[in-house]
Amino acid sequence: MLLRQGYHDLGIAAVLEATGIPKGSFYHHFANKEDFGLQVIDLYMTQVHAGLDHCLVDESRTPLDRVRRFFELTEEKYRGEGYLGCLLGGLGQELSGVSEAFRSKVEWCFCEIARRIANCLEEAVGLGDLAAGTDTRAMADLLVNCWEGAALRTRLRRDPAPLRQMLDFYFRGAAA
Amino acid sequence: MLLRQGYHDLGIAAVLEATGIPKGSFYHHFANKEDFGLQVIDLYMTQVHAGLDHCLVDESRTPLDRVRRFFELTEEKYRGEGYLGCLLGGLGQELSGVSEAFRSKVEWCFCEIARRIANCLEEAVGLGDLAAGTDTRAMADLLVNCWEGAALRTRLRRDPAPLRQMLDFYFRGAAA
DNA sequence: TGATATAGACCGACCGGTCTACTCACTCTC
DNA sequence: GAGAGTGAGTAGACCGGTCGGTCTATATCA
Repeated sequence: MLLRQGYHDLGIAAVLEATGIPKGSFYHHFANKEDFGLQVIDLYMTQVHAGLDHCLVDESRTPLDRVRRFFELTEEKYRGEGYLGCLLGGLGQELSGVSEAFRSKVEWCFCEIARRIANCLEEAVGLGDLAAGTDTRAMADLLVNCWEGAALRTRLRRDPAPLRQMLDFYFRGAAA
Repeated sequence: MLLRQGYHDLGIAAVLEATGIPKGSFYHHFANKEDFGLQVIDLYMTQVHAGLDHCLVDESRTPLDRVRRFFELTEEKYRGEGYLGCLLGGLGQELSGVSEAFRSKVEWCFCEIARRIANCLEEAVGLGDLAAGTDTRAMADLLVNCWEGAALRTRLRRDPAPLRQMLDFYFRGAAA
């Protein structure tokens, strides 16, 4: 619901009705709406980290293929949600101008994802799949950022093509 | 105000107070809040098209340099706003899941921008700066999408570096 | 029995939007 | 050319509905 409607358009009452949970229970477990939103991000990030754990240590693929595989699996996840893009991108875009708590949290999430991808890219440098001296951290940030842009366009079109085109371009350019 | 706060967090009353306009005047000129938001996008797009007009026909630069120049000028505009990213990206992300009017409008805006950039890339193909047979429309969409992703990160960090890194990577990859 | 959690009625604030009264430049008419 | 009439635009009080959040009463455990 947060992904589809965004933060401000989603009322607590709608969440309660959809889940059948009474208001008292909600406010027993969450301090307020902001706390709820931040915990949803935490939950989302455990899924992301599980995906990274699954992909980035897969010795049967090259490091670059592992990274690409992660985003291809993410695209499949988007498909199951009707191509509504990325929750981090959505909440980050909507709230980063108005809530320091969300701004710093989402930025931290992107940093964490990029950090783990950069580690994998470092392996690729070690194997010679990436040029020696490559700034792997910058390359990882670039990938995450461009992915988020493609995810926004995917949300606008309800179509995964922007995601695939972005990955094709990135990995062609990275190899060169 | 729409760029900073987003659509749902921005109340009509705040706009009226900031501009000193009474409510009666507002609702005389705008049918409702949605109409207001859509007209703000129209105004934003006239600025974007003015920027494209200015850059993309500059015969003193190569076609690729013209495209790059447009985005560099856009970055400067972002700086003047405190690096809050792109209004189209912001409203598109927040509203495309909940309002078909905004979804289709923002998607149409991106298509228009990409169409004009693709025309310029076509010139680059003619000059041999881009490989013959390049899908210029796909390349233009890719550029717009990745730019939006970089703009989101810029908004999160209040820092233009993601924009520049994205442009560097794109034009290095496009030339290859 | 005390801590934890459930349950939902209730609250004040604020939201987008409507309504009526009014101003004022301009036009039509006798 | 004076005066009534007209319609665009101004002004803000007001409205029903919804929002996030609180409160008290109750159920369910260890």
